[in-house]
Amino acid sequence: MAKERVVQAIQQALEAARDRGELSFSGTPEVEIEVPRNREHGDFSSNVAMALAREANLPPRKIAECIVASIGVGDGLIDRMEVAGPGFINFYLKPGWLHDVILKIAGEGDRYGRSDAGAGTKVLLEFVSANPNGPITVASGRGGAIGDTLARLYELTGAQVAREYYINDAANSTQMINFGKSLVVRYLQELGQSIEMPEDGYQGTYVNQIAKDIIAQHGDTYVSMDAEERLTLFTRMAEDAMIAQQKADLEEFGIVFDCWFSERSLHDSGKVREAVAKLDERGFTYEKDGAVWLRSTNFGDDKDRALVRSNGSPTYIAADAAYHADKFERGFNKLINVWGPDHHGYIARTKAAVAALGYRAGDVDILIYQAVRLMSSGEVVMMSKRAGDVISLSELVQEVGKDAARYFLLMRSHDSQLDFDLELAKSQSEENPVYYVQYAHARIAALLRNAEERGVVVPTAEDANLSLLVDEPELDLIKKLADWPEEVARAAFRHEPHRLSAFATELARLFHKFYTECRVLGDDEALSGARLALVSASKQVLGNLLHTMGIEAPERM
RNA sequence: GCCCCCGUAGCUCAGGGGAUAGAGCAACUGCCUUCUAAGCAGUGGGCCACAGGUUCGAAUCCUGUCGGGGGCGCCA
Repeated sequence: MAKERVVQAIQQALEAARDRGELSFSGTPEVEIEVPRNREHGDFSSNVAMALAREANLPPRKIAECIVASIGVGDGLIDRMEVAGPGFINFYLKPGWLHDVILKIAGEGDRYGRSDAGAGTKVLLEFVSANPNGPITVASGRGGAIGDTLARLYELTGAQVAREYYINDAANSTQMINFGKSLVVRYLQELGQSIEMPEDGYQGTYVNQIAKDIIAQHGDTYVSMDAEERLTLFTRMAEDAMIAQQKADLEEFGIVFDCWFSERSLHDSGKVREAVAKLDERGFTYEKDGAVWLRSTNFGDDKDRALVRSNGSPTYIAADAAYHADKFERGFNKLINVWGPDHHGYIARTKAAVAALGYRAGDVDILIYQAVRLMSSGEVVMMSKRAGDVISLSELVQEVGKDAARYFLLMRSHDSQLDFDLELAKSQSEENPVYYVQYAHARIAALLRNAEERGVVVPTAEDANLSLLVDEPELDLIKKLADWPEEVARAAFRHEPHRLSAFATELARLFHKFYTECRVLGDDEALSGARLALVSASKQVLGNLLHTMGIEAPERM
C-alpha cells in the first residue's frame, strides 16, 4: 500500500544519500511515518530527519532537504513533498492512492483489516477467570470485553488464538467451602428449617435459586446426610451450577471460550507436584518454617513466595506455576493474561515462577485492568459479592443491551478506572456514543436500500469512476478507511483494544460529515456511482470494525 | 512502609517525544418540502496537578512533592 511505498522511498533516499557521502549514519534507521493530524501537512509525514540529526551531525531541515532531493516523484504515487517546521517531511500523494483503497476494500471484504503480522504466533489469552462462587460481575465483564476483543484483534493479525478461562476450583479453598456452606443453609431454609445465614455467608439470591433447583431434583434427600459429606457435595454442586451460569452469562455477552481450564485438574493430575519438583531440581526452592519457598526474588520479585504450606498443601502460586508451564507445553508461544486490579501483586511472582521453570517470562504478558464503577444519576452504585447486591454482567446486559455494555467497557484504556454511566448507556438517543457509530452503519444500509428502490445500480469498485471522488469529506473518509488494517495491528500488538472505540467514533463522524455534505443519490450518474462505491466500502469497514468489537452492525435503526 | 494505576475542558476520558492538545456528555446558536436530524455546522470552555531535570523539541521520558484509587498472606 501507499504507506509502505513512501517508507521504502525514504529508506532508498537515505541510502543513496549515504552512498553519495551526503549523510553519515550507521545501520538502517527505523523510518516512521504517520498520518498528520493537520490535513495541510499532507497525507503522510515523517520525522526521520529530526531523528537522524544528532547522528548525522547536521541540522534536521538540511537532512530533510537532502532526502527530498533524492526521492523521485515519477512513480505516480508522490505528487510533491515539503520540508516543514523543524524538519518534518510532508508527503502529498496523488489522489489515485485513495481510490486504490476502495478497490482493496471491495476486493477483500470481510478480510479487509487482516494481515500476517502475527502469523506464527500461538496466543493463549486467559481472561475473566472469576471464582465459581457467583454470577459474572460487571468488573469481570470488563476483563471479558478486553480479552475477547484482544483475541479478535490477534486473529486478524494472523495469529492462532485460544480463549481460556481458568476455573479457581481448588479443593479446600476457604471461599468455596464458605460458598458451599451458604448453599446448605439456603437448602435447609427452603425446606423449612430455621437456621441463620452466617455473617460471612453469600447472601445473593442466586444461592436460593440453586437450593431450589436441588430440591426440585432431589427433594429433601440431603437433610439427613452426614454434615461433612453434605458440605463437600454441596460445594461441588454450587460450583457446577455457578460455572454453568457463568458460561451462559458470557455467551450472552458474546464470549465463547475454547477451554475452561480447571485448577483442580492440575492438582489431580500431579502437575502441581511436578512443577514444584522441577523448581526444586532447578535449585530455586528452599525450606523454612516447614514450608517450601520459591526464590522468586532471584527473578525480580520483592519477596520469596511459599509454594507448599507447612501442612503439605500447595499454594495458589504453585498451581499457577504448573498452569503456565502447561500452557507452554501445549505449544503456545505467547501467553496473555487479563487480570483484575486485585491481582497486580501476582505479576512479579507469576513471571518469576515462569522464569524459574525455564520459560521466557517475556512471553507472558499480563494486563491489569482497573476498577469499574457503575454510576446512576451521578451516584456510585455499590457492589459487594458476598452481600449479594452485585449488579451482574447479565443484569447489565439486560438493562443496557450487549452492544452498549461492550462498547462502554471498551471505551477506556485498561489502566484507567472506568465509570459506567447506566443512564447514558441505556438512553436510545443521540447522547449515547454507541448509537452514534451504529447509526452510521444503519444510515449506510438505508442509503443502499434507497438506491436499489430507485433502480440505481451500485457499481462495482472497478466499474465506478473513482477519480470523481475529490471533495474533502470524501478524501478524509477514505483516508480513515485506509488506516484500518494498521489500526488493527496497533491495537493488537500494543494490547489496546480500547483504541477501537475511538477509531469507531472517528470513522462514524467522517461518514456523517460526508453524508451531510456530499449528496450520494443525485442527478450525476457517474458521481453517484463513485460515491456509492465509497459508501459500500465504508459499510464494509464499519461492519468489520463493529464485528471486531463484538457489537452488532444494524441494517436499520 | 513498599509496589502498581490515575491526575488533561464543568463531568467522564482519548492522546503517551514532534507542528495549532482532542472526543463524548453538559451549555449556547444555527441547519430537516430532497438519500435516516440517533445527523451536521458553529460558540464558549485548558498553567495537560505542582516543582525540577533530559532533549533541537515534553501533556508525553526521568526525579521529587501533593491528591485519588488499588495491591502488598503458609487466602483463592
